Amino acid sequence: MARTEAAIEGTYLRGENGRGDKIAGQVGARNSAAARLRLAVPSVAERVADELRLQLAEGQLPPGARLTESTIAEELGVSRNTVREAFAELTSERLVVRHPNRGVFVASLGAEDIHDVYTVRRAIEVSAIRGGGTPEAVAAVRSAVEEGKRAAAADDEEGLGNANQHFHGAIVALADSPRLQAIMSQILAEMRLAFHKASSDAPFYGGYLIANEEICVALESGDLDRAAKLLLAYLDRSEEDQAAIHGA
Amino acid sequence: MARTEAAIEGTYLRGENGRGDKIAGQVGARNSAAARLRLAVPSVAERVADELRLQLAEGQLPPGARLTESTIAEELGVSRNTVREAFAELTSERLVVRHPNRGVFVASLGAEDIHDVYTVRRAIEVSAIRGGGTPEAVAAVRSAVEEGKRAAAADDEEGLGNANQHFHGAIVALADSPRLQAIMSQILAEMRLAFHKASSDAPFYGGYLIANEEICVALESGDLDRAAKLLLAYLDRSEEDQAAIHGA
DNA sequence: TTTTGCCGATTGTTCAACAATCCAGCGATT
DNA sequence: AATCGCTGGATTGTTGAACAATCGGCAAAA
Repeated sequence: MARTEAAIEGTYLRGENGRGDKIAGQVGARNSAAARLRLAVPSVAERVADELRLQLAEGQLPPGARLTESTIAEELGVSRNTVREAFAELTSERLVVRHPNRGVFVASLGAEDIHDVYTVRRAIEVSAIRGGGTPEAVAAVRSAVEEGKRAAAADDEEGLGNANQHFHGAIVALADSPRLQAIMSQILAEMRLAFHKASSDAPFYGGYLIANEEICVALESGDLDRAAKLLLAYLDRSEEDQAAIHGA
Repeated sequence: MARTEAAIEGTYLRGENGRGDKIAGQVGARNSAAARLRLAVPSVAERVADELRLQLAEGQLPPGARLTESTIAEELGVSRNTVREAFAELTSERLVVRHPNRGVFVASLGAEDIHDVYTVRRAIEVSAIRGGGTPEAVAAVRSAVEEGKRAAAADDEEGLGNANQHFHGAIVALADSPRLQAIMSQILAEMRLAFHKASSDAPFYGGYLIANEEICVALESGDLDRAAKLLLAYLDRSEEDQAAIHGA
């Protein structure tokens, strides 16, 4: 928790200098191009949520950890009410759970949750791949597969993990559905929450690479039924793997 | 908007008597049994969100309408901050959209949104029915079908609509997945938002009844593939119907 | 040992203030 | 007459401070 303040200090939020009034102007002055581009400056509450999300994804704030409003408000240099709004957002994303009158805690997924998450993934991903998608969307899937191959060749473990996420993101993107994509990214966030330690298993993603290639080929050849079946099998296997390392 | 205050006054929130401090105690004293039963009293923010959700579903607050923080805070006798928290919740449910610095507005679905909603439904419902489900869950589907038949016989239009919703809820319940169920109920809330006027079309649900029966039979007989195909066809047709009355 | 009752800490909620932002209207300019 | 720029009023975004309600733990009592 010590890193917190420094981390945002440099990017967005103020540290400890009274009221944080003019930061939008400062950022705009220092980086006017970016300021002009995204003309919608995220609200402070959103930025707090972003920061917390980041710490959650990185495994700072382990599951079960308690998040005290006043502490976080102080560390991030914002008001307690604002932290509260950020908590509301994170709660709706299931990254954090609220125990009434006791506080919010980092969500921790049990075995049923893992199964449930995969149930959602099966529903979404299989449905998306069954739809086929535009040639460009299919190309994006192929691109993610190649990215994975390169990472494997370079022995880049983290890159492999990212490529795998891109792959599944591209699968969902086949459906061209904002809502499905939103759901998927939430689900992935939940998984990161529970598995960020597991991602350090070296030969872990290795087997997936072949499966991804197979799925991609089936998709490209228009054999959607086969692609769907392969993807389903992949997800089942992945669930087993995750359940194994999680239960242990 | 005039009904607002009275509506909650009688149930949950206070009216206009200074600080709303002791209401929890009052309610508890006046109805101690209930207080002991549901030991988790929903927070004020949640109650505000509930009330707004209700008005949204009932078609009070038409799509596009603006929700001013101060106005609602006054009407419901709560603080602006609390209203704000309720807004955050509704925003995460897509029932309401936030235009930064301009306020929140009742969401209004365009043609793409309708299509998107159905894309999600196809993914979830088809996946759920493909899984089969326990005998009890199947029985629940059957029960919803029968409910629909009774409503049709009694010429109960609203009952027919409810039965239809129960039917699809039961379909999703087949998957026994809290997350899928949550997603589905949000999607249904979105649809209510856009279609509450359309539900007064009399012969509207009529055709669906037969489809539901067919799907249910296929499900009961274990022919999941056929059930899934029928359900998919149903959803496609339903989307067309909705798009028609929406576009017109 | 179990229960009771109290204490400190934290949450839930309110209120009041103020800067930032947007919108509508209005006048000035072309 | 149409456009531009300005200004004022209204609303949002955020803060800080206050206080009751509630929870968990701990010590005293049974």
